[in-house]
Amino acid sequence: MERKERTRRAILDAALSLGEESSLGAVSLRQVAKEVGIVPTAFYRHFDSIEALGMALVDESFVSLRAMLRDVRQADPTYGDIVDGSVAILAQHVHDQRAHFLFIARERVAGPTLVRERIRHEIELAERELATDLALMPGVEVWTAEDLQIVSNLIVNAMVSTAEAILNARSPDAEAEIQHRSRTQLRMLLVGALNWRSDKAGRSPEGS
Amino acid sequence: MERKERTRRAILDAALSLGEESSLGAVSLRQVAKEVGIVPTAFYRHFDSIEALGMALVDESFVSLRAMLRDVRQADPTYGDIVDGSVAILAQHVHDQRAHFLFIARERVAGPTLVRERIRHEIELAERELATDLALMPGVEVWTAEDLQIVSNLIVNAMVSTAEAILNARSPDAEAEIQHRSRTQLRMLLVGALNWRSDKAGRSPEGS
DNA sequence: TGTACATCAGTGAACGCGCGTTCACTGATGTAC
DNA sequence: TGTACATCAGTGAACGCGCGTTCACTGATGTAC
Repeated sequence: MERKERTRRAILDAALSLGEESSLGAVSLRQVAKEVGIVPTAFYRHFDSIEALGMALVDESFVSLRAMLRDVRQADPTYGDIVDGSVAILAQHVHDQRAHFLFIARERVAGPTLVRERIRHEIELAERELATDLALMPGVEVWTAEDLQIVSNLIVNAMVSTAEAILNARSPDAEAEIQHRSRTQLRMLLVGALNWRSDKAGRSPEGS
Repeated sequence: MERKERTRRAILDAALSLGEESSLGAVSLRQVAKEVGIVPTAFYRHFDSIEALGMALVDESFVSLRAMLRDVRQADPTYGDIVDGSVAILAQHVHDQRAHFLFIARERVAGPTLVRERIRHEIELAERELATDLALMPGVEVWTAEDLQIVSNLIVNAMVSTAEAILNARSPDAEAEIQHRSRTQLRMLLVGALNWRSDKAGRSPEGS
């Protein structure tokens, strides 16, 4: 009863690997079967279609993404600096689950509509969770709910860009530089956000 | 002698249109020919292969991208606010050349290696140009060359995210909100960057 | 521990289809007179 | 303006190939005794 599980795993891995060049939409059932070392028809013992395989990959890629977000959220109190800790955890997870993060980065823009929408929805959820976390920070009382949302979006976009840059890094040195850059950017961004309302009100007040 | 040019244009447009769902790698020569209304073999009167078609699309998409950057750079002095003007110009170009920007956004992560590298290279050039422009702004004398590069990268990433969000906007209202968000983010980001060195030095001096 | 049996993961032949590419062709377009 | 001609964009038959999917099958795995 475990042979089936091993083959299923091999099929998922083969699809992730074959999809790395171009997108999942360009991967054929027969390519996957060949890579796994089974006859094409054996594929149907595990999945109804390539689309079903794709949805299973979305599922397990999101498990990896959420595990990263959980780590980031849990590590905050213990780690000396939130920014350093978060970037390190992001890099670690992108490294450990490289295939999953590559899959998300790629299918986010190039996947079938359903897959794209699911990925965008998941990232939007992460944005909202970040907003509730940020609301607890000291010094953010001056922000409106809209400000919170806008800052969260800015941070999440920056982290997505960082993850993509790490995935494309050509060497450990290049990756170290990307991490350094990301840490600096997050700090700049926090400085800007924390000076935002007060700064704006000081120079050109508007609203009530 | 103009029939050829019309058909060539129709082939490029058909490829852009067919590639919108999934990526260019999933588009076949026969699909393109069918969409254009010619027999598959007539394709070869215009391009050697689908890959050659792809490179031609990269070329013309970059023409659109550079036209946008030129507009942004030229509009600065005349427009009242650099941020408002830049976001408006970005939105206008993304709207007018939607297919080209979709192509760049998609192939940037899902295209063949050569195409991906060329797009990344082009974006890197935009980053460097932005850095030289930023260097002329008042108040940035305190920045190191590295700071300049890091700020440019942050701004360009934010604009790429904005362009992608506009491409995915579901309604004019949603797009207006995205533009508003983008303007706020750029301002926050500039506030953060301009307070960066001084702020950092004030709290925990380092270096020489 | 050894044997007899049930399950079901993997096999292999076969199908019709769309693919990229070849080739000799045809007939519309645009030019020279 | 009207005709004769050259060019070459587009045609259509044909090819071998990989595709997804069907079906009846086989034999390895794991279980009951």
